Amino acid sequence: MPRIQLSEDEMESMRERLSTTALDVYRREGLSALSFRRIAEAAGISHTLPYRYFENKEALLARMRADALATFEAYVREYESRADSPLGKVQSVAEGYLTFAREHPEDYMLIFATEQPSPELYPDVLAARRDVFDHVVAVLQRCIDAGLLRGQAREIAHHFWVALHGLLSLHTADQLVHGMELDEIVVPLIQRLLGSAMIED
Amino acid sequence: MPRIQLSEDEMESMRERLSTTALDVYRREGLSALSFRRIAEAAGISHTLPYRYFENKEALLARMRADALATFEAYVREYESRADSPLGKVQSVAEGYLTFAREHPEDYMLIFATEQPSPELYPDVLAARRDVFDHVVAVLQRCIDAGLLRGQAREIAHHFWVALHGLLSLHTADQLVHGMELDEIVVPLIQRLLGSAMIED
DNA sequence: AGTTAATAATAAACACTGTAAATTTAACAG
DNA sequence: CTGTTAAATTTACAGTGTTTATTATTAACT
Repeated sequence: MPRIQLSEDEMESMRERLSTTALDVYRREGLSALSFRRIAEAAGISHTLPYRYFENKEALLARMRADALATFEAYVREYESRADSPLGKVQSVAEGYLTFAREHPEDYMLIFATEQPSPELYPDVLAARRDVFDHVVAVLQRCIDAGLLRGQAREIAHHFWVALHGLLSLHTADQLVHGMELDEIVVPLIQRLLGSAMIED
Repeated sequence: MPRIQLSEDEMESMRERLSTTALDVYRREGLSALSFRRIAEAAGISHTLPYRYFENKEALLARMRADALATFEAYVREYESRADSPLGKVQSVAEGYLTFAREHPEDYMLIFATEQPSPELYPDVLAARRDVFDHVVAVLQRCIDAGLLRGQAREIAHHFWVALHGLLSLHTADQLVHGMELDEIVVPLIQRLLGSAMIED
């Protein structure tokens, strides 16, 4: 006789809806406006209903990060497929990373902002990041196998990773020294990193 | 007949006291505990008294950042003076940066965390950061003048800056992929960056 | 149909936060 | 001692995350 329980699909679609409206609020009104109550208001529901779909605010943020990561992964995959040569793929993946940060700064911030909410509590986010990283390692390994690069793929990947992360996080937060533009730095930076591992012929 | 007004020194010493107890609370209880009221409690004063010394919470945070930057500058200066050769100074400054982040992770986070509170509102913090940066440029320029490095000092400095920032911010936030240790990455990274600009003899 | 029970959704309430205003306390000059 | 002025505290308010009532809705059973 009971009222029927929400299906997992219905639960999921509401979570999806809350996550996207939350990203919308973030984009439109900034991080300080990203409160549970404001999100609920923007979604047209009472301010406590989100608790039926997320355990707490952190869980919603984790979901937003997961969604952002899916976009990120799509960019990396798409840009990698645009190049044919192993070395071209490396450059293209870096470009994809760059473009993602440019076109989705809020998503980028959600994924990479160095904040507090203990990352070890959200293993899926870390795992997804590791997947992308491992993918980059594989691309580099192919370059090494083809005799185009020297060194260890994983080490090179780490250096690319931290350098691009440093550049893009500073740029996205508008904290580059002397108001440098992204393009003035990123091209020679990739050149330097790649060049230092390149085998001249 | 009036009660005497607080001198600028007394104002300043109270600001100093609030800033250091705030850092203390941050260190001991984490960023989430860093509320105006908690700081006031830890300092043994009423929860609204801080408003007499700081316009608002952001102003206190700005002061904390300024204090942290002073420590940072001291590290850079100290480590630079430890080496004699131009190239040694470059390596030593990088080491100072690293050590500062290691020994004062909270200070490091205050300075470099990519957060929202509009950085353009705190020009002194940005200016201090630029000062350190310009200093690094000068050290690199001396290497170039001595025929030890090639390229543009400012470009090399930017690459060092973003790479070390990326590495240290990820490490400090415990977000390095595959749980890598700092030392496994930083030495070859500096080697790569320096090597790519080095003039072989 | 109407009743009933399970469950979705809302409303009320609590402990926090930052901040502004009223109020009290303390220190000096007359 | 007293009056004035500034320091400090108390009170108050709007906003937050979250928990606990409460209401509203839906579907099966009679």
